[in-house]
Amino acid sequence: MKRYNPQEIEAKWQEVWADGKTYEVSDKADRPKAYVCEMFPYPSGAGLHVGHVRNFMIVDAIARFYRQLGHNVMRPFGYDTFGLPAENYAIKTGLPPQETTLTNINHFREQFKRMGMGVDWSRETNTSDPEYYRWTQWIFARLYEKGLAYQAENFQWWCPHDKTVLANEQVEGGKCWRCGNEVEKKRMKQWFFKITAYADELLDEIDNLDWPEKIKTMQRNWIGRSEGAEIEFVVKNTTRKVRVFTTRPDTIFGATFMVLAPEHPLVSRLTNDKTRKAVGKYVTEAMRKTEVERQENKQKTGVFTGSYAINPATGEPIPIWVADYVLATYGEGAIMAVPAHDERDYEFAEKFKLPIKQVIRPLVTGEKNEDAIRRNVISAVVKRPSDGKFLFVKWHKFGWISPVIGGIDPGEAVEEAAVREVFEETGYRTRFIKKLGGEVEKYFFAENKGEWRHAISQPVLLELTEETPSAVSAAEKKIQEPVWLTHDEAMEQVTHPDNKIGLDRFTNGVKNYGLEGTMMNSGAFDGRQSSEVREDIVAWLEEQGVGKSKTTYRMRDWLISRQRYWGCPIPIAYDAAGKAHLIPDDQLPVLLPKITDYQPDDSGRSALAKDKKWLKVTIDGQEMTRETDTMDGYACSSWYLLRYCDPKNAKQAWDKQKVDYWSPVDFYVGGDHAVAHLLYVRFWCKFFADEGLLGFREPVKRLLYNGYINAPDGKKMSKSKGNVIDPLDIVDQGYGADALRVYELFIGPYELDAAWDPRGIGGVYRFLNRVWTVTQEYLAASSAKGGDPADLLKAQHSTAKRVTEDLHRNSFNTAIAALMEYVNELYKLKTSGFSPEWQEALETLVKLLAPFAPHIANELFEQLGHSESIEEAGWPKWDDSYLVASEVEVVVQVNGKLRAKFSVPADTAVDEDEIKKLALSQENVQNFVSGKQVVKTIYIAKNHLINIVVK
RNA sequence: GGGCGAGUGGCGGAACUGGUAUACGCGGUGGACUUAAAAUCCGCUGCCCAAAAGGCUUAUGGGUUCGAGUCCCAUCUCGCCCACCA
Repeated sequence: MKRYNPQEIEAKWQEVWADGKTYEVSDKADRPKAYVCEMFPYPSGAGLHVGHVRNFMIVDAIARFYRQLGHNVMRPFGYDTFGLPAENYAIKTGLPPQETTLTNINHFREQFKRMGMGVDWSRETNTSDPEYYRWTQWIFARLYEKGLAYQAENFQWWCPHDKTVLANEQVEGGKCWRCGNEVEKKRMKQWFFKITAYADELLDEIDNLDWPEKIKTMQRNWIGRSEGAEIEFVVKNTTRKVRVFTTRPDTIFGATFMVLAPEHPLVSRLTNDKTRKAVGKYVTEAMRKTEVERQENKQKTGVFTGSYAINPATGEPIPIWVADYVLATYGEGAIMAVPAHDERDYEFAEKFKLPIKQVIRPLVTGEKNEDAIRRNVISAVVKRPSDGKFLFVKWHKFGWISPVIGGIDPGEAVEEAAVREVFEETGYRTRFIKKLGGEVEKYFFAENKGEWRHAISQPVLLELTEETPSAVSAAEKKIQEPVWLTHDEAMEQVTHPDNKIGLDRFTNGVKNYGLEGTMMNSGAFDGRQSSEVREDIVAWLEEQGVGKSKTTYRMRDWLISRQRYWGCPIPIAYDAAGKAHLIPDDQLPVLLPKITDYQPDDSGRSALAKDKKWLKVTIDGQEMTRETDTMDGYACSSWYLLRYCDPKNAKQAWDKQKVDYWSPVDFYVGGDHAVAHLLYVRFWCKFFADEGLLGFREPVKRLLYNGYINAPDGKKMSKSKGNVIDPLDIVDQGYGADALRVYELFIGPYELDAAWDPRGIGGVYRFLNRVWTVTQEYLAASSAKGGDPADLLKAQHSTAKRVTEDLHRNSFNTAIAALMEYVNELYKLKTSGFSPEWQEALETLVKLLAPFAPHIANELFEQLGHSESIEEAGWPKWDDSYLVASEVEVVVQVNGKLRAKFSVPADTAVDEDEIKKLALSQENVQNFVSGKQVVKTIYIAKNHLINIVVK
């Protein structure tokens, strides 16, 4: 008998697929299409490790599954080749990125082929190929014509190490995403793509995407739409105006000062002789600070400009300050500060002794209204650990606890029984008493002693039922009366030096519970609810011409300029006057010249600036100088999904018909780029649709976001940690690509991270070996006997069903488990020769296995006597009639606990009375039922489960 | 601080709409084959009890239900993302 030899059969089938161009597809097919691909990789010099390849295996399994289902499946591959790592490598070695990139691609392609990936290689795409980036430039031109590519001078993130500006998305925790060095702010003229023009659609359409919630939430947060108002404050004794954005126009009467960001253009004009020096110093220092330094020091700093603005609501002058807690890049770069109702403003006001004016009375303070009491107050019983006794308290969410009585004096320790008694007496119906974990520090006012107390307790929370008898609530109100504090009184208590509660707790209270409430100190608006008055205040300001509704986004425009060599050149040139001109379409591509000195410098221009010859260009007979910035690599990757549909087109970026046939992508698989790339592809797609270049507005129908495979120690695999596992090592150890593929999908759900277990692959290899062996035994025997065909058919059909359903919900690990069970079953049934049932059982096995382990599946399918491919043979169907068992096992529970099982013929299982009789006659059931009264029985025919309830 | 997600054996994990918890694999263990080992094959393997019977068990506490890993409330722990966004 021939042994399972992965090396041999894998080489054979990889050759068959390559020679036969098996996976090349065209858009001319009368089958339903399926477009499946992964986020294309950056081909690094290090090659792939077993962590990277999982998403390729997911894609390949899906692609093969849909091919077998009869779909016209496009499964392309490509390389994201522009970018910093290749250029840094060129600087280090002097080797041109054009060459190293091709070397790396060749390495990747080889690795990829040896995994047995079913790829349409005719669609291979490389973003640094002039035939590709020519169209990236063409897209830039279209964006430029529509005003969606523009230049602006601005403060930008600058990486001093890589000497380039970075997009917001590329700054991670104040550090460069590539080199990890701290970034700085630098004022530069840069190119932007106006993604904010599509902010609303990008946000609203998220709801309709079949994407993981996690990614959708991240995109929503990233776009960060805030509805509010834009309000103008006139600077006192001038005609100058400071514009602010606020989401809380209702608090305008409480705006007691203003704050500008250090970068705000008006700062220098608002200073006077006295303040100029201090403000200048503060601004310089703030600008010099790196983002990390600004984040580390959350202590409020700031300086007074010397100017005042007029609060348009009150007419009062309020001081204008400069502080770096206000961000230049959000809203108007200036705020109206309302210290009474904003934590950050409160902190600032406290530090610089600025006035605090309360304009909203939070519901919880002073409101003697039952609703408010119920919503904002939790009744609690504090249990003292030392003696297990209880203390009744009522907890204000302002961070301290005051006692509520109800028959027991505050501070009095009582037995648990007494606690229950009181609750019964007062009519509170307790739903539960529960222990909370850990100790809690509480401050409470001991009424009988007339002083504030501090306690460490283990609280036991007690929730009240909804209906509290009116007699009780009246009594409760009476008791509570002295405890309720107004906002001012509360603040007094809290800030009193003898009180240990501290400001933190109080401001937390304000933040969480003081934001909405009843208006006060707000003129005509007093007495109304803050949430209801917002629009009216905006309307009132608008009448005076000083405000209007406005929506602001957290997302900024996409900065695409890179002062680097190895990127797609921006197709722009400047005339003698410095005016920008598009390079005409017929002069595209703007080829990236081959140079020798790649080193960037502090000039703010890329190494391209050193190529004097390249710099010169003639447009319409006019001599001009080329733009030396290149585009962010994300620009190149924002449209490759479209190019895959028409990769060889030399006349246009793509043919609309072809793209409309294949797109949108049915399955897009990756484990990275949750916001950046996945937002940019959506943005460009919408733009192309508006230009009439596409017939759809969302490029990715379904997104599968896969988890990482980590090293056995649970850490990320990386070259520097030396814990990288090369997939080809696993293959060459003798396990083969099939075992590797099956293992990576079997290790756990695809969306979760998993740790590589070197022993796990052995189990999977054993499984494939058993698949091989059971088939060989069948083929080798000559006479026709074997297991009971009924058992065989049942196993075959139920496995087909399970695997199909699991694949439809991308549950690869359970699909493989089902196949393992099937093989174990085949082993038990023991074939020893040909029979039509066994032939079909094994063909089904091999077909179901093909998406995961295509080499062994194709080999065995051939050995089973087929010359056509597995794809042509199609996906196994199942017949539910084989799944119906002749006998079923009835499960008997008594009071929900399993007590007995017995078998009955399937047609008996529908007879409830009969089942009940049989259940009660079971010996072990009688042990639990006899002497007790059967209250009722519940029979669930679907699960053939009966539950007997006794008392 | 905010948002999202997750806690099930020694380990990775299974249980689709509430209905026999621990499928499948790893590891462990006993046996067969072998002079021996590897490979392979066949058992056993959540915990407590000598075994049977029984009891306990899906982070913790509670609720709803005939019945809860699954639904609800609270608490704890871990992970990821965002983070002075007005």
